[in-house]
Amino acid sequence: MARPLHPKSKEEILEIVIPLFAVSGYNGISMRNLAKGVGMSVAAVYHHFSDKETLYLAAIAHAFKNKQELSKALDAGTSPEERLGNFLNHFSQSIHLYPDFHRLINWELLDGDEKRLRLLVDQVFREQFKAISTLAKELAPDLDPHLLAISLVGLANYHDLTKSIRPFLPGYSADHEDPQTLGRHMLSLLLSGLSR
Amino acid sequence: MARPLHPKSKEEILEIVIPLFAVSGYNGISMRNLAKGVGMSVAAVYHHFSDKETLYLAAIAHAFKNKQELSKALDAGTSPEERLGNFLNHFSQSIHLYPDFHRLINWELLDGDEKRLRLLVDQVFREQFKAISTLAKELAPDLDPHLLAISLVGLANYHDLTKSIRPFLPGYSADHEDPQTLGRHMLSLLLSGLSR
DNA sequence: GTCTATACCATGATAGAC
DNA sequence: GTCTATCATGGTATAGAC
Repeated sequence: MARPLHPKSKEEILEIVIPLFAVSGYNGISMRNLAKGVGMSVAAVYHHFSDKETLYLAAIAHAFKNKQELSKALDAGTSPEERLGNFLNHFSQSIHLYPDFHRLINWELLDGDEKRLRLLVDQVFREQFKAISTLAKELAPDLDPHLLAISLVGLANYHDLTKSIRPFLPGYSADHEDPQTLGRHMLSLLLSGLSR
Repeated sequence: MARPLHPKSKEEILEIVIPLFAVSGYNGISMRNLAKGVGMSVAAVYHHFSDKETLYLAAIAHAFKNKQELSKALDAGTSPEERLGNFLNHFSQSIHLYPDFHRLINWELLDGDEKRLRLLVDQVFREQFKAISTLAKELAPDLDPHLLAISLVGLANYHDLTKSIRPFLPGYSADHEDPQTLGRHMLSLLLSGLSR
């Protein structure tokens, strides 16, 4: 046990660096501060990664790996409605459990160049989006499945993105942060709609 | 007419600087590049604004001014359903017409400190959010109005945030960029819901 | 594989002439 | 009110010893 602290593997570096990039974004944190966070000298970090962009790309690629488990929720249930419920719950749970992962995605959506956006699509979005689109087609054959899939993902995501300002807005309550509360809200909104 | 080009008012500087900050974010552009964009020396910019943060705050405050016209859409119609349609259309129109404004908001949501987030809430969110919440209460007395209001705003916003990757996703079509198409999609989704 | 030391450049900011 | 010139700091990145 208790591996030596000093010599760190690339993977260990990445795991430390991911939350730092997630908080500050690529331009928001320097190699000096990243190295300080890792507990190594700047030169030692450069021994593992040739430059800052390479480190960043490795970090997001690592953060994006093995985050495909959402698809399970889409296969699990029986009726489309049940699968929708499962999806909404799992997705808002995922946002709650892996804030760094989802925050990195948001940085990329704002700031990513084409190369990075393609990585994002290839490694995290496309397959899940296909599954969600399929569900969308079953749920509402009359709606555009692409638009509906984006809508479903967007619903959950925007609650997360506005986390920082919602407390200042009227009607805020602490359990708006609870993934289950959010999941129930979205399901009820989507299934019944608003017309009476 | 044709005011002299060289001496620039603070307002003129802000109007040039807003799209630059909107594209790159606070950390993504330097005073040198901002000054170059404005067509002045760095020192001249510093004559008007004491430091970069002051310039940035003035820029977002200026961008956020007079963007309250959305409320009109919320008062205009008669039935709540009609007002919802007006709101969704005007909002996706606004995103389409003022991309800098909405992109600045997204940067702030990710990156803003508390001071800046309060500015955002005070100058752009709170009043509109109140109006949307009121509409939310009328539309669906059984749903949490705060959550529903966020959901409405989030629907339109996430389509914009994913602008950069949607073209790579299956089912994409060029008219997904059209605010009217988006408005119709959201209205139909929200009014009827998904259950059949 | 890690360190200290350092090169080199871009950055935010200022001084002082016009 | 704008400019050129300059400063101090912090940024990315490297050299070379251990």
